[in-house]
Amino acid sequence: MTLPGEALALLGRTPLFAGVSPADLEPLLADFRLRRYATDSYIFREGDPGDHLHLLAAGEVKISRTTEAGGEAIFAVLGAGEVFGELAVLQENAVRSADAQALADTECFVLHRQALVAFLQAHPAVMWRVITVLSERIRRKDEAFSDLAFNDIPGRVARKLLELAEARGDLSGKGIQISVPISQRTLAGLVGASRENVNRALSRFASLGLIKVERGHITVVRPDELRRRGV
Amino acid sequence: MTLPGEALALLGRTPLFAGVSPADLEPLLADFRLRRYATDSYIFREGDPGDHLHLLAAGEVKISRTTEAGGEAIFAVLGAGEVFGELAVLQENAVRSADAQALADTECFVLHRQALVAFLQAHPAVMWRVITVLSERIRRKDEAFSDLAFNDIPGRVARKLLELAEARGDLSGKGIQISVPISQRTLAGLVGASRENVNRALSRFASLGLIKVERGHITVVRPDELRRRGV
DNA sequence: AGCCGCCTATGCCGCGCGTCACACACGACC
DNA sequence: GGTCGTGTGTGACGCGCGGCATAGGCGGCT
Repeated sequence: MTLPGEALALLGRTPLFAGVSPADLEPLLADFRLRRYATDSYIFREGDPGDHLHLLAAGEVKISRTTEAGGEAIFAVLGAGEVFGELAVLQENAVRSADAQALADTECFVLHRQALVAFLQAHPAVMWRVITVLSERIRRKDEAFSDLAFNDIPGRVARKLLELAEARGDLSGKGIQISVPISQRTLAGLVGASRENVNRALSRFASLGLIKVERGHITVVRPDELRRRGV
Repeated sequence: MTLPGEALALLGRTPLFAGVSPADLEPLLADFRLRRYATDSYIFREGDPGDHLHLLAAGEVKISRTTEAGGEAIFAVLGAGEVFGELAVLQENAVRSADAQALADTECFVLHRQALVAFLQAHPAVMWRVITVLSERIRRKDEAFSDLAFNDIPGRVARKLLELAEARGDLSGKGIQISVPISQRTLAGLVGASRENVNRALSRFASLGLIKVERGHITVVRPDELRRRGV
């Protein structure tokens, strides 16, 4: 499925490399290696040495961190076109600071540190893109932080649902269906709450008709009502 | 206090511009403007239009966000040499996403978007620095997020104290004194907790002899004990 | 089919934390 | 010195959330 031509097109559609001419992009392609990961397999784990950048071609990847006690904080759930593992790339001999796990059958391009550095030095415009992407990510994390500090669980769940709907929404008949199958456990990790209480929040929203919950799928029926924090 | 020569030296000591030769740095100096802010005054507020980068020359700046309800989440307390307001710089016509307030008499260099962009394009090495700084910031925010999600207030306070001691520590006789005067209210905003409970945590730590609390000043006496989460 | 594992759903209990309420210490300003 | 504002200490109360326990549903595997 990922012939060279397709890979090139995919790269071009990435926020990171958008705008780079295919001619410029092509040499980079040789340095990428395509890797496949089965559902639930780990792409890397916290503590692993790592100096590769990962570009998600297809599938879903969860970036998370687990505590001794068994709790899991999920920093992000990424879809096609997004980049991860970039932190370890920036310094030599770095160590991964979180786990990356495939939530679905996933393939991603893997680029070694050196190749990336060389490419970026040759293409300052892309470097600028990197800065933009990172900045946006910081903004979102600040958002998540204050969200976690101030809002109760229903509020956080509501926000996260809207966020997911925006990022991964399929307009399906009545409402926006979140296309990724996300378990309530995962959702709990994303909003920093227990699975049970996330469930309760979802149940309440559902009974109010704001959302519709099916097994592994959630449909946001009334986004604007949900935005007003379902009680 | 900030003659051109000193300003140049200060720039050179910044994580961002370290390693750039003074000769290369000098043209940039002309584009900076020095601004002073009195204690408690706002450098900018959420919603302000803003396309200037701020480089902190002296003083302390608090980056925070306030809710309608009066709560305040503090994203960072920055000291000399650190940079803020970079998010708004990256896109044209951007709007500030948080407040920046001087915690002490503060002066900072202010650089307009265009000048920065021009400089960065001329100096890819500095661009790389920017990426590094941003990445490190992301890592810290992930850290803060999982901290907030998992640890109770004493634990969070302990970590934050250690962090502050490391970043702003003065070795004073017995223990590391945090050189910035930080009110318990501020500390509360940083760890996402109420002032009262932060106080209780501090009191407990103090009674255990792990820290010493004076008006506006905290001294970490036994860092390693504190790291083990004071009960 | 039958078993098993994961996800979902809901009740109950205990506790941490937010909130209110009040008292004290200290510096600023008149 | 008196007053006020702000930072600090501490107690009481109520609630939201985490944890456990329980039960049903659905799919996968043999």
